[in-house]
Amino acid sequence: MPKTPARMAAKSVPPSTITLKHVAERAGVSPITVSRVINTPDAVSETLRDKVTEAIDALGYVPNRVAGALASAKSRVVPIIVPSLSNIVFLEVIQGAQDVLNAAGYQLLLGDTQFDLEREQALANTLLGWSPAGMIIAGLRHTDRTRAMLKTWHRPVVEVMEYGTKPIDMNVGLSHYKAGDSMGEHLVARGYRNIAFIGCRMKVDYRAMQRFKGLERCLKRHDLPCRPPFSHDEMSSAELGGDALMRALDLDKSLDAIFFANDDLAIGAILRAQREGIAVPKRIAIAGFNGLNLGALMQPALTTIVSPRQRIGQIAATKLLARILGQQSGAATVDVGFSLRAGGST
Amino acid sequence: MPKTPARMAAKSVPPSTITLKHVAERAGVSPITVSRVINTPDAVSETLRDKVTEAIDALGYVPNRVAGALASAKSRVVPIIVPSLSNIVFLEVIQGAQDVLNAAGYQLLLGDTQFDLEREQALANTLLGWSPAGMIIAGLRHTDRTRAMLKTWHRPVVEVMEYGTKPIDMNVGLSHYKAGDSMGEHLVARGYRNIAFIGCRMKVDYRAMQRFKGLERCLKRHDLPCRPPFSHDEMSSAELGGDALMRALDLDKSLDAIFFANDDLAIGAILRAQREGIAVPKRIAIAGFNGLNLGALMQPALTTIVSPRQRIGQIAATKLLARILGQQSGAATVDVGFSLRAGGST
DNA sequence: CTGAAAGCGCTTACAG
DNA sequence: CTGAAAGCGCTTACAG
Repeated sequence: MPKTPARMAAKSVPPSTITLKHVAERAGVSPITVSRVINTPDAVSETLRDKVTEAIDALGYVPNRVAGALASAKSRVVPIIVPSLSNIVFLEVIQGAQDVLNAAGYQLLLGDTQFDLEREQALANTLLGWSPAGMIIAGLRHTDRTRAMLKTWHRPVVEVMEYGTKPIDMNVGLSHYKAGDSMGEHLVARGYRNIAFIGCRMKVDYRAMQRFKGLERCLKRHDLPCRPPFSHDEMSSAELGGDALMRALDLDKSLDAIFFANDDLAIGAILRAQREGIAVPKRIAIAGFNGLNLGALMQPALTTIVSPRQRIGQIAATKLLARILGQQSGAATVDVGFSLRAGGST
Repeated sequence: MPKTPARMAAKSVPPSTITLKHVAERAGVSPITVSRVINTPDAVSETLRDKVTEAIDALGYVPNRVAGALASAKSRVVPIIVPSLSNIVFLEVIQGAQDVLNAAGYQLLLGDTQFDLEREQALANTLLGWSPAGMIIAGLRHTDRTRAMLKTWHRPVVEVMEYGTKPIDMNVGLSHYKAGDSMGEHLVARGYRNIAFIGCRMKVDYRAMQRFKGLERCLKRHDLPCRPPFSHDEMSSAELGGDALMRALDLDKSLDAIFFANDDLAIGAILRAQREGIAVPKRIAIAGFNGLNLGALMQPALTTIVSPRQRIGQIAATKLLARILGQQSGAATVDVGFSLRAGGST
């Protein structure tokens, strides 16, 4: 023991940080009992529990989560890794998860990969250093190392957004392929024959590509022409949607419908059509994906596919919690489905 | 020492978790040296550094952040506390902060208060248990205990969103009062005389109330009538904006302009006016606040006040980092200002 | 530039 | 139901 450890607080002044020990001393019990009152109150007699509670309040004790996490090798933290924070879609999932996890005393640790799987791997690796209780991660596509790392981790992991078989552990999402197919069916049923798909950054936004593939299957089934998707390099935005509409109409006069990869683009297209005096859906039908409320207020109302994003976050968090607490968590995979909301735009 | 500690790994099998010690053994150095290579590489000779780096890579060592945080009493985590995650405004601040902090190896810990200051206090208290390196918190209004707690904490704190004097520590934001006044001046200059303010949950969303107060001051200065604000209990949404517009026109036929507390409401109002055939701005002028890009695509384009939300997050994070690293962080308070974007809607 | 010792504030796994 | 001992995996503050 060093002669005068700098860390040793002078006995006469009140300690700068209140620890379990201080609470224990004041309550006249052992530190362990205090720990139990905090973590498993039912395991302590009412008498002691009251004494300890009094001491905690009197001293304003705040448990050191870091020490607890180190000793128990787990923390009440759950990382959520998403491709991007600028996309409303991921935010709603985060929101849903936050509601459930916060209520249960868990904190979300935020990570975004910028749609880069290598970055995702590095991030997951770092975040594991926090001994999280579980993890929520967007998508079913990861590097092999990320998959291996999370598989051998032996803590609950939920992959969210798209639905698929063989997740790392659990999965909550919907089939973007089927969603694309459904929208195709809708457009064909309404009589459109020359249908294009317009998206953004589809090399990395592979879920948008899946929606296109679904559309493609549908068009082939109906022996209709299938054009390759237009994929812009910029990020999705309403403004880009308007520009893309104009360019598409210019390049291919025969188009009678456009399925945009998301509502932002589609809403921008409708607004632009309004300004340019292009009749929707008479000259060109416009459809989106996501089911933003705003779409329903457009003139004409946007036809879109509604996905329950907040529910995805809630279900994911609920299943994660159940597993963390050792309870029944239900099926490993959940297809939350989607619904097509038909409006006047198609 | 217990006879057979359950935690002791059998010597023959590879350890389930790689620690500093394993790396040190493999590299033939002491654990401290490994720690130095990770945290202060310049303090280690190149020879040892290479050996250690090799060992880290070979073993796939991931530093246990929790242990590091406990030993050093600080972690590379920064909580960001906002009123709500459903509001785009806070998300953009989070995004800005995330970009800067992630790049520097810090993780954001997410907290939302649901606009409840008691909840904010409890949350801040809990999050302090993570020994964060600093904290970002929305708003300048907190409970006295929250303020006291953060003041005595002696780590950097940045309050964001609104600008004001006497922050807890640092502050980055804009004057919502001035913004309201500016919009008032704009409306008056364009000839409007009967101006109303419509917001949502203004008891808790006090920044919206500040914008109203700014408008009020302006109207008084011009000897114009000032109506009390309409404040709806529901959350802001485009749909509500449309409904609010109709109700306001119905209740007060003399209105010639409405300043909505945010663009969501204002955009909804413009879309509703379109559907109802109400001429904007001829019958009623409409203005918003936030500067969403979408507003510029409306017909007519929405007059609004642009606030640099992402920049607020970036500046806040940058100043926080500077202080964490013991560098110059510049002025304690930063007024990021705002600009009025006049469109055809007024 | 490098290392041996002690400790951060909790919880685990016993034992009673 | 309660507690004494040990340890979680790092870093701090010395000393050399």
